[in-house]
Amino acid sequence: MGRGRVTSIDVAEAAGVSQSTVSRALAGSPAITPETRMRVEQAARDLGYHVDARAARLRSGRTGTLAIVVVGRSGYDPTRVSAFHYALLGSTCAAAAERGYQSLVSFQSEAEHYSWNFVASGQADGLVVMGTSVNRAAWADLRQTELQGPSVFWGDPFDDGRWVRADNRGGAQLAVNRLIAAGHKRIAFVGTVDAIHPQFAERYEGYRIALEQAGLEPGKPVPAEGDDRVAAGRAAAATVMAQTDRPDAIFAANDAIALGVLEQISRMGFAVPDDIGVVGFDGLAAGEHAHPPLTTIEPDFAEAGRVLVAHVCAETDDEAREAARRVPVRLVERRSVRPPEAATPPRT
Amino acid sequence: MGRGRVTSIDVAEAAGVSQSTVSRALAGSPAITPETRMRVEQAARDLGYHVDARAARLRSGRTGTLAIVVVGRSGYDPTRVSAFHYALLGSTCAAAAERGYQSLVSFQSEAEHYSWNFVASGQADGLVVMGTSVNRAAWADLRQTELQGPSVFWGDPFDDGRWVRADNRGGAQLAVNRLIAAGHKRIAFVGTVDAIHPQFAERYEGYRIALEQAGLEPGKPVPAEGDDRVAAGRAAAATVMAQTDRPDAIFAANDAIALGVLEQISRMGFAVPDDIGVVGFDGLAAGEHAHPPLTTIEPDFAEAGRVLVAHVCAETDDEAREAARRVPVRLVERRSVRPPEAATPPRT
DNA sequence: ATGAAAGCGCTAACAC
DNA sequence: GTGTTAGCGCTTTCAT
Repeated sequence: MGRGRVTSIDVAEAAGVSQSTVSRALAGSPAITPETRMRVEQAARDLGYHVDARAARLRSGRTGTLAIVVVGRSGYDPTRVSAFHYALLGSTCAAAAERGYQSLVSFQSEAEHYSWNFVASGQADGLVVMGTSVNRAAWADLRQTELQGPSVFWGDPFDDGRWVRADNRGGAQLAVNRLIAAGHKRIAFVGTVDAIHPQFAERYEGYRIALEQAGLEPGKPVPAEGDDRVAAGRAAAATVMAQTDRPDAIFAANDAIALGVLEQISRMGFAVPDDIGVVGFDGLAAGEHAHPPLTTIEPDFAEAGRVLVAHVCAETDDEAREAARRVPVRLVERRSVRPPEAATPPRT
Repeated sequence: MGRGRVTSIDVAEAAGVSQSTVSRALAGSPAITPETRMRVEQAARDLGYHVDARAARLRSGRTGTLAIVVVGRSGYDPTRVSAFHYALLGSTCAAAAERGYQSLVSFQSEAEHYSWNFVASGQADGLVVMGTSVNRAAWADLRQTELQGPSVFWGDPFDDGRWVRADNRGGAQLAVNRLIAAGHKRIAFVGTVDAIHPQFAERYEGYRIALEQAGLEPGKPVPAEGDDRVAAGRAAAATVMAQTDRPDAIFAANDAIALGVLEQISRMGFAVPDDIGVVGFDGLAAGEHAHPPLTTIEPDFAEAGRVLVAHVCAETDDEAREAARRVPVRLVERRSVRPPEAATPPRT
């Protein structure tokens, strides 16, 4: 009591059993009688005993922890990541907790501070990395590191790794089909499509397919460059809306761009959704308060977390290889697209 | 190489020193010659050695980890917390990293899953709890738990604990003074003020003081009840704007409420900021995309993280008692308040 | 179903 | 400045 740490030996004494029985009882071993277990649990409670994770981990070799690293833009405060990544972080922590894992979280954006060796250094049993594809240096550094444990990546710009991604193509089709249903014919894609943004490339692909299936002409992607995605969206919208054959709808590669598009459009005196329909991608909550509220494609965040965690918890390599890599998305109807033509208007 | 774990003994052999020298060299002990250290580091690199955190922690008793728990509303998905708390979580992780600590993050909202014993169970050296004051059960449970280590709370509704909070009173004064400068005279406070929301009570207090100092009449707080703060803001605005002696400005207790207020006002056909000025509190990024962009009081998040971490890293109880508990705030000018009267208009 | 004993890999106290 | 030694508190064989 008054002394230092309470150990399992103290509990054993109090419960009148051996120390190893205490360990087994508290770890939930089926080999222990319910009666014994209760005595042990009672003694532990009385003494205020908690299994020492440090010792348990050393002995067992496991940590019961997943390392989650959020990759930010190089040159920026590592925690200035998008709301999307915070949401994904949250659901990954939740998914980890569901499986009984703790989450060791770190934000990294600078080369000097990269540290992926959580498994090798015995801090975690697996590694989840999520973040912006734009920080290529980070992803390149990551993949040349010997990780020594299961890992999975969201945002990895490289296609040959162990990535998990939203169903970008399907989501884009959903978005574009919704615009087509509203009667739009000249639909522009706003967002830079290049090797740095595989997600955007996938979304553009879905855009193209949906338009071609409808017998409409896909446009070239309108680049939206720059670190500030909202500003990039504004600039791109200014370009697009100044064209002589101006589109009647815009599918933005993500919500940040869409928010900028929305701003610029209304600044130029056009009305959304009447003059022009807009759909984004990512399901950002901020879109709810935009003017008008932004219709968007939202990935199933809870599922995204579960899929990520499933990958690092896979017992075998085969199991990991088989696991899902695509996270389903859904269309979130808000008010930046008018109701479908010749159909029951959707409820808000 | 081909064998199991590489241990410090292997490194010692390779470097031609004793195992404890390896430990000291890699831990940065000043007692080691630069030359020896280099040899050891080289050997460690060659062998792909990493100090095993499990063993290091068991032996030293320290974990180099801070537990950060985010408290959500009971009955909701624990990760559906406000953007405010995600931002605070991020800056706390960053502040921890600044001091060389890892962050063990968990989201908790339900009684069955409460777990605060990170220090007692040897998973962390200190505990930071942040979250909504509304989940009183969680805070009550927390404070009746014997923590065994340093802890600090953001969002704790109880005044006698080890809390850290924004400068709510000062921030409210900033907000109200800004409205007064714009020429507003009848300024309403929207937000429920009761024992469950000490932050709101503090903000109301600042509101009252600022008005009284200006010789204006503070109003009673207009309650904004309900779990959905935005909806509550809408409802409250509907009430307020229907009054015969309707206010010409609204200071909302937080940004979520302010967002609802903004929506409802424009829905009712009033113009912000011309008919009515609005200021929120929290510095939510979503406010940037509101219509019009929401002027708000933003706490210094980076500082908030640092203050929280400083509390749990305090060496002595005295040091902790002396540490700052109030985090400074600033006025973020956006466009929901018109420029000050008879003064140079602020730049956006 | 339980007990005895070994030992995980490191840090720190002590010696020189 | 470096080596020697003990042992952190548990989990896990192995034995009964």
